[in-house]
Order: sequence, then C-alpha cells, then structure tokens
Amino acid sequence: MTATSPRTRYQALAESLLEDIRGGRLPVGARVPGELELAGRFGVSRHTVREALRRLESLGLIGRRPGRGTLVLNGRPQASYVQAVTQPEDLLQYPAGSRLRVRDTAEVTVGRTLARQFGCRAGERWLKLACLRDFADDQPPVCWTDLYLRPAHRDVVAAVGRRPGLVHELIEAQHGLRTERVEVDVRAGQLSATVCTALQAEAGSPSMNVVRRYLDAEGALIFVSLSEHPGDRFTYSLTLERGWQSGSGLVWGGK
Amino acid sequence: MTATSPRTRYQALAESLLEDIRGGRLPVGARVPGELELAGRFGVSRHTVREALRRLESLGLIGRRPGRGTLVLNGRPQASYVQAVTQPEDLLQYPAGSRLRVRDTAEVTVGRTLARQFGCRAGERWLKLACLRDFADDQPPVCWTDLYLRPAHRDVVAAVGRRPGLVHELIEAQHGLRTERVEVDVRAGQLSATVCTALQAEAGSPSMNVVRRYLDAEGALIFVSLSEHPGDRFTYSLTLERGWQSGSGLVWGGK
DNA sequence: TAGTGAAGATTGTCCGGACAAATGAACAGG
DNA sequence: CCTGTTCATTTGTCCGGACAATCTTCACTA
Repeated sequence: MTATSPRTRYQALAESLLEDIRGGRLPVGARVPGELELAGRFGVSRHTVREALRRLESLGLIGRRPGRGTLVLNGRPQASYVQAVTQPEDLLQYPAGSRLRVRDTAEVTVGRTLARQFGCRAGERWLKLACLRDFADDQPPVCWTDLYLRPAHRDVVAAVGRRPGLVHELIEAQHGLRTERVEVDVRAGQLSATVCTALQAEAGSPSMNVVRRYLDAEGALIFVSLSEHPGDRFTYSLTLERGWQSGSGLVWGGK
Repeated sequence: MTATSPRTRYQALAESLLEDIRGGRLPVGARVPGELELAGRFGVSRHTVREALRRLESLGLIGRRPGRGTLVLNGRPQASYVQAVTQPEDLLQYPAGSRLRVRDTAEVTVGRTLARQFGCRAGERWLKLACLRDFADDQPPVCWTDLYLRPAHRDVVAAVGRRPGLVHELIEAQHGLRTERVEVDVRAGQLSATVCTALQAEAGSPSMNVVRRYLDAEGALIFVSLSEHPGDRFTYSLTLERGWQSGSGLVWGGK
C-alpha cells in the first residue's frame, strides 16, 4: 500500500488485481492466487482480500468457488446500458387503466408463418385467445392481442383479464412454470382488415406489431402474444440506464 | 435460530427482517434497529447482521448510512425483467457490417415539433448531421438518421462515421461528457418523401421511427438521434431476462 | 491400472475486537 | 433564539481466529 493509494485497502487491492487482469498478467481463464496468498503478498488481512474479491466478483470479472479457487471470467468490466422493467405497463407497453378482454378462444394449428414468428415448429397446437385491450370509458381501444397458450394451460383462460396479474404470472401461479426470458420484436406494418373495426381505425393505416415470446429456464416456449397497435396511438418507449454488466466471458461450469 | 432455519444465520436474519418489512412491522420509511441491537436480539455476531443487511441492501429494500442508521426504502423485492445492452448493434439496432455516412451538416434552430421530440425548448440551436446508414456493397440501405449535436461539440463531426466508436463515446472521449441514460421511443409511420430515394423505398410505405435521447448524469440532453427505417427492413428486437431490481421506493437523500 | 480414502488447499460462515467516519442530539454560551 | 461544540450512536474498515463445505491431489490397495 503506497502513500497514494485510494481511500480503502480493499479498493487498492481490487484495482491492483484489475490492472493485472487488464494487463494480461491474469488472463481470462487464469486462476487468481488464493486469499491467503494475496493477504500475505499485499500485507493485508484475509478479510480485506475477500472484500476486494467480492467487488471484482460483483463486476463479473471473476468467479469464486470453495475448494477450487478464483478464476478470471472476463477481461474487463464493460460499460453498458440496462433497462429494467418492473411494472406491467412497461413490460407490455400498455397505458394504465386499460383492460384486456377475451373475445374468442379456439385451439389452432399454427402454420409456417406463425411458427416462424413463434420460433416453434409448424403444425403445433396452440390455444388462441383473441383479445382486445381497451378502456372502460369511450377512449379509443389500445390494441388487439392474440395470445397463444399451450392447450395444457387451458385453465388459465378463465383468469385472463378477470384476475389481477399478467398472463405469465397466472401461468406461474397455476402451473409453476416460470418465465425466465421475454423476447420482443417490434415491427412496422399496416393495420389488418380483421381488427380495424374493433380498433376503430382504418385498414391499411400505419401500425405497430409487437411479438412477445415467453420462455422458460430451458428456453422452451411457454406462450406467445401478438399485438397490433394503431400507429398513431402507440409509442414503444424504453429507458436505458448506464450500468455495469458482465459481457460474454468465460462460463465457469459446475455449481 | 430454530431447528428449521435455513442454511445460514444471515439468511435467516435477512428473511426475518424481510417478513417484518412485508408484514408492515417495518414499513417503508421506518428505521431498522441498529446492527448491535439486532445482534443482541437475534443472538448472532455483528458480522452476521451486517451480512444479512448487505443482502437486503443489494435487493434495494434498505439503505444504510454511517451515523444515521438503516432505513426501509422499498416494501418488497420485485421480480423484474432486465435488458442489458453491451453491443453497439443492440443499442442502435443496426446490422453488423453497416456504416454511417454523414451527408450534410448544418446548424439549425429547432421548432416546436422537434423540441417536443427532443424534450427541450423550442428555439434551441443544434448541429444537425444528416446521415445514411448503409452497406459498402449494394444491399439496400438500413436507415436514415438525423443526429442533433450541441454546437459546442462540433469537433466530433469529423470523427462520426470515420473513427470507431458510437457518437456518445466520441463525445465522452473528446468532451468528458458521459451518457448516463438513453431514452428510446419507437413509433410507426410512413416513409417521408425526403428520405425515400436515399433509402430506395417508396414514399408513404410503412416505416419505423426511432428517437433516441442521450442524457447526462443530471438529465441534461447531450444529443438526439432520429432514425427512419423502411418498415420491411427493420425489426426492433430486445430480450428481457428475469432478474431482481429495486422498484420505485423511498429515495434517501444525501450521501 | 483403477478405485478409494485421506490429506491438503481453497472459499464460505461466523465469532470477537478495535478504530474511523459520519450523523444527530443535547448542551452551553452569546 | 441561534450557533457552535461535544458526546453518543450508527455504519464502515480492518484485524485476527476458528471451523465448515467443497474440491483436488496424492498415496495406498486390490
């Protein structure tokens, strides 16, 4: 620890190790010396070493395992931008106060076009819920949404639009199947004739189509939602905050 | 610590406190008993208390300040979905291999319509860079982009499209002004006559318009980008992973 | 040579102690 | 009543120690 060291010892140590990582002396995949060795080498307590390593770990630079040691997973902390979605309105991009109403339900076989959008095989059977998202008052409707659920989740239908909670939450509550990932595609299009009356808008006018795929921990498709919004009533908005996130680094197997 | 306690003591303590928070015995805004008091009350060391509090803090439930104590900031950990953007292609949603070419540069005064999109006052002066994002080969162009920079950042123009790095990175490198937040609005529209020739597409056909506002730590606007994409060549895609993020809770002032 | 068990090395949990830094409350003086 | 100082309280840093859990390596035996 030199006279020009930062405020705390564990910060100095973390920065020293970070320089080793960056400078290639501790390349990705390399094993970091153990806590006791670092403590001896830097003249600090093991507690201080652990604090420094903890910081580096939280930056995604290293991984630590009892019995195995500490491994460099990533060469540098990468500045990135992060969008966190905690409100249903943000996840589904609908205005507060709107409601979802199921108009029709039918079991369907998806053809090639839909299968491509879903990321599943053509010929699969899905339970289609044709829904309108609108307001209780006479404001123009928000969007048309087709939900495609697994037929085995048929029991969720009764709760859709009636019980509080998003569809993926209802599925999780009733089937224990948890959505781990949501993939969203937003495209421009023209309002289709089948939904323009319900949406009180003109067929062919600009529209925005949003496909959301809900996937479980293994990447298997839980359900899909296809929404069609009149273009003049919809903005897909998001805010990305600067944050720190590990980029693609070494994946350390095992527990 | 009962016989049915979880694996570790700090986990049990964290969960006990979490129950107090959830059950209203420690409401948002309430002060959590101090470390020494909790240690005495639960029969554990201060170290264990600190570990438990650290966990709750990382969940955004509490805030801790030397001299002041520990405050409940939020009533419950909220499951949420997080999108992390580390690659330029993901931030700007452009295909790899494309390039940005500056076509024209002019200082402009923004009127009310643009000012509304920017979130700034009408009458402000901005340096407009009219750019085409395309490919070196003869693939159809990606999009038209108007960049609006502060006139004081005029020196960045020479580097745009020529030096590696995104515009916000160039501004940061040359002016030390760091983008802390990016606000994105995606809307459907119709391709404007002014850019359809450059984009090799038909005026009036469906398009996607993306406004990106780059803000600094104080929320001041650094620059704005307006992109227009032919609808049939563009999908705004994002993937949200399940994560934990503090929702809107009490904001604890001061350092 | 292959399998098994023990020893050694590593990180994780938990205890205790001491001092530093920051804050707020109480008290004293003008 | 206001301001400044002091003291008590709180969290943060850092030290040391001991044991647990996990993993790897080595040695021995069949």
